[in-house]
Amino acid sequence: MAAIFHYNPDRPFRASPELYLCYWGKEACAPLHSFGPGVRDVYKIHFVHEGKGIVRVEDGETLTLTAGQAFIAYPERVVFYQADAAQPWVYSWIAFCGDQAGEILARTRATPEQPVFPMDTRLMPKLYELLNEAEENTATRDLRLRALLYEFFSVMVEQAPVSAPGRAAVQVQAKDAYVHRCLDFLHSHYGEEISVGQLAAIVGLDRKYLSAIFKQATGYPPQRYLLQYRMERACGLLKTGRFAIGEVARSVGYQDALLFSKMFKKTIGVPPSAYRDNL
DNA sequence: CCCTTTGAGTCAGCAGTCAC
DNA sequence: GTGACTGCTGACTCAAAGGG
Repeated sequence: MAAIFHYNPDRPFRASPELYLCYWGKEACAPLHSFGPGVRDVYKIHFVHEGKGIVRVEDGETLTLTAGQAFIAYPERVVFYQADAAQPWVYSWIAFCGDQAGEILARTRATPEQPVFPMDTRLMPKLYELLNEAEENTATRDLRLRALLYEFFSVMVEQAPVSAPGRAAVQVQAKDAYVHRCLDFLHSHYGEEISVGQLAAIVGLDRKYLSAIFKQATGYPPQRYLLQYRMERACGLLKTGRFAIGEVARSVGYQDALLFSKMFKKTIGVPPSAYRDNL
């Protein structure tokens, strides 16, 4: 089966505040068929119907998926996935966007670092059929597609909810509080010079201990996370096509555009100018 | 010719790991 | 949480290419 794509023609030009289905599809992949490492500009959930394959988010662990499992590619996160050589997967996908998407996903077990979650084997095939049916009636298409998407998420939250905190989770929560404070700080000060030492001083922890719990929670050491975050922001600025490389560099915390160029290429794989021009 | 960008080399000091 | 060690990051410099 070749890949079957369905695009939602009602997709808004500007970012939608509401949840919005962008496209969906299905494919029986060829052996070793792969995507990436690359980034998407929308959320994309893949559900494995049969066969198997692997998925890796940024420099994280490589995870194997089989039938009945799903994974989500988050926007602006580098993801790589590949069908198995012997038993290539058959999967279907839905891609969506909207400000609500993040809030809804936060109610599920899926996170950018742990993008794999179980899913009822009947849910996705059924959704795929219903989406195709809904597509045919142009008078109700936009409402029906949206309704189906909300319904899908209600089941997903039900089947893969955020784990309820147990006794052991209390200590984890205390650690998480430190990590969340760090993340808040990094997300609001990434345009400034930040050292791990400063970060540790802000939350009142030893630098090395902070590095350890930060990596435990996010999968990355603080320095690496900050670098990744800066480059994601830089990608966003470059996409607008309105800024010089030097302006983008200074905007994300690099006073030296030369150094920024180097780090950008190292992280994203292409120089900033090439990234901008490709868009 | 000027500006922007990239590449390569060097090195001080910072960050991560390990053992405790 | 912390001390010691080590690897690596990032600042700095110079050279060069490409486009206007």
